[in-house]
Amino acid sequence: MRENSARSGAASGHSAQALLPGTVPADADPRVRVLLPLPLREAYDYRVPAGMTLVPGDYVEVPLGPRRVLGVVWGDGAGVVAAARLKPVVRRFDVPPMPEVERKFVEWVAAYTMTPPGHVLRMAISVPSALEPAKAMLAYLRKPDAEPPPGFKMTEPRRRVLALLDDGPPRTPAELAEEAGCGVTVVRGLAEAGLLEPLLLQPTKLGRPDCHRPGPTLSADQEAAAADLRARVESGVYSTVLLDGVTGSGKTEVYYEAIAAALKAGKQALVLLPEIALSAQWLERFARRFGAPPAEWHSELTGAQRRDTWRAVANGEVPVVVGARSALFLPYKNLGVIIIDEEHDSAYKQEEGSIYHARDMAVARAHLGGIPTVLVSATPSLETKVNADSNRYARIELPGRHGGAVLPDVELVDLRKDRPPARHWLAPSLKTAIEQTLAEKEQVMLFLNRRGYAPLTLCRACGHRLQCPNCTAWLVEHRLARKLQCHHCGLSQPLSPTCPECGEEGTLAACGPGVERIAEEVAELFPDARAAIMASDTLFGPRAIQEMVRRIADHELDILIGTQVMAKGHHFPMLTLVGVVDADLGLAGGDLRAGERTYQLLHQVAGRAGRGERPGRVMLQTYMPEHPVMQALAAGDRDGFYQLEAEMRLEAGMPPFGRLAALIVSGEDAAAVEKLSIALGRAAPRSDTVAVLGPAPAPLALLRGRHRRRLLLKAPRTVQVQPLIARWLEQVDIPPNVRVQVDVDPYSFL
DNA sequence: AGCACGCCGACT
DNA sequence: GTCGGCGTGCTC
Repeated sequence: MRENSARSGAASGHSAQALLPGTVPADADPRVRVLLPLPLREAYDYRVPAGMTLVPGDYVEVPLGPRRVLGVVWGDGAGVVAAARLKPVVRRFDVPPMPEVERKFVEWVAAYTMTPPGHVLRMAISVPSALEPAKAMLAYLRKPDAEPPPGFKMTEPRRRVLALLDDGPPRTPAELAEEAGCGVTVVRGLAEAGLLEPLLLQPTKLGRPDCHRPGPTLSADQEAAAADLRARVESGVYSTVLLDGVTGSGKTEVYYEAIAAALKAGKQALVLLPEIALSAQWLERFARRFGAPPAEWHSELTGAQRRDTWRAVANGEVPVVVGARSALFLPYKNLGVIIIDEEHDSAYKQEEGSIYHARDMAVARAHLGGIPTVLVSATPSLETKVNADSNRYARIELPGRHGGAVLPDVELVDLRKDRPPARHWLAPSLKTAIEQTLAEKEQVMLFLNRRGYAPLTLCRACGHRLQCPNCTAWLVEHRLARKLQCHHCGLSQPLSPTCPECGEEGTLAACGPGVERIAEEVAELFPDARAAIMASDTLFGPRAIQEMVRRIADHELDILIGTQVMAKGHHFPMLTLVGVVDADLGLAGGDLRAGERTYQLLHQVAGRAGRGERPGRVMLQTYMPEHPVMQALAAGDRDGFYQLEAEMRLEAGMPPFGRLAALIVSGEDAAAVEKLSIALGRAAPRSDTVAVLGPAPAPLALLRGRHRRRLLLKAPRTVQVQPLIARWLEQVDIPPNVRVQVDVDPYSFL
């Protein structure tokens, strides 16, 4: 290896590695350890063919059984496999090697989350095509006002392809075919008919944010905060800072200064957002500040965008990446700061595959890279709050609302006294408030975190409840789409007027409200108001969201009815009333973080009201107005709520004062799952300080056709749970039809 | 994760 | 008799 031979030159022909037992002289048997993006226990050794030079981090292609796979050179060969069995490295890719920090990060994440390193590596080489040399590609654009030639049949697939091109960037034939769900021949046919404009697509033109553009004028508090962050970025040492301030206090402008400082130092900046696909406003704002948009990284990018972005990040050509949690695994050449906006958001928890929390991994990544990280929130997670209180993290507080806007006034609507009429969900006092707001020509937002028309449908004749066959969940009626849907596995079936159980017709009754039902009630109560629903399943893609945001901002709508997608960072100056239809919703089920999450969500929703010059008003409909979450929201007593929550967790030994880890046992064979769960329960580590609860059926005991049971390990904060769990799992025999997932620091208890 | 190898049911 | 189902186990 290049690194090695440089060292061995000084050490009389032998590298230090070669003298260790179990290894062989590098020159006699040049072998490297290659980590493959597969769930294997360890990296495999390969022979380095004559004439090839490899350094750790190099991306290579190697044979594996009958196929060829990508891998990353992880270090010197371990030498346990006989030389005769070694296969040679096929080729080395001509891209910058994976930086050492990133390799260490992959190992750290693997060890922490207890997933095989190769599995984590897969997230880091998510775009294999990025390793091949860049080439210009043929792409198509819609040729303006081109008429189909005579005899050209405008078939449905052809129409779909044209519609795609009317609404979007030029794309390659393969991308168009994929998106339109047809073959590439359809695209070629359109091109031959002269309906498409061919062009050679250069690698995606990525903007170059300019850190020397003057920023906005900051308040004294903002300037002090920005100066602190700038100093951290310039110092180039690890630190974690909580940037704490209410909605509208100007946190974003402050962390932009940290980004500017990183760029000035010639380093890259990473901003994590909980739902990047929904963040059009954020991107616009960034472009206004820096003159160009950042590079985006999320699941909705096209193949070409991913490839070009990955490559540009690796080459250090991209100064700023804004992305979802997977952006942590990009091959930054020289990362200078990580910012995690809305750090408390549960979207940062990856619940499938390698189960990890992006905020915690970001802090680890910053630590390994010796860089600062900034956690941004108006309602920090209790973890972060406690870390800041105990000075493990630094804290910067931004007081007040920037620009003088007043915090909204939060009122509780006691549904036990202020009852909505039968089959209605808006209390009389909320109805009156909506009337007043509309009379003032201002806007109303009604929040209900429940998609569809009704969460449960039952038969009045036989009492049958419509349930998903694959999950422990009710089927949700979506009246607009005329479908019954399972929100867990995606099952969707047409709405039928007859009960599937007793066959009676017209007996199915909707129970409880979803946003569609609230929209119906709004249409009945305020027939003249212009209303719209905003939910993840009514808005397809970032463009639809952008359009909806524009309609609200331009006051084309009076009443907005929406789910969580509406709670995120948009501000509308004319929106002065927020009604929360069911403030208690998140408290049901009673998991560890139910109170905290409800507080954070409702606080964020409340922040949508009155961000302009007008004061806002927030009404929370609740059956438990005495609940601490409701009391804290009504009194605006954030610190009081945190303190109470912290005391409860401390007393129970729960996070952040204790540690949790969950084992999720799942499989299609219920009996096998049950048997292994019991075996795990028997083998569980127990001591004075470590307890294991369960096995218990998971709240979603059946999910996508798999039966699930959970065990929960609870330990003091000082205990490292991973070795404990490793020894635990070694004691049982896991049959191939049952899967055991480890969730270290579980967030959701489903 | 793939992919081959292997061992039992319904078809040309 | 063979095609093919997917259980089991290995890949440097």
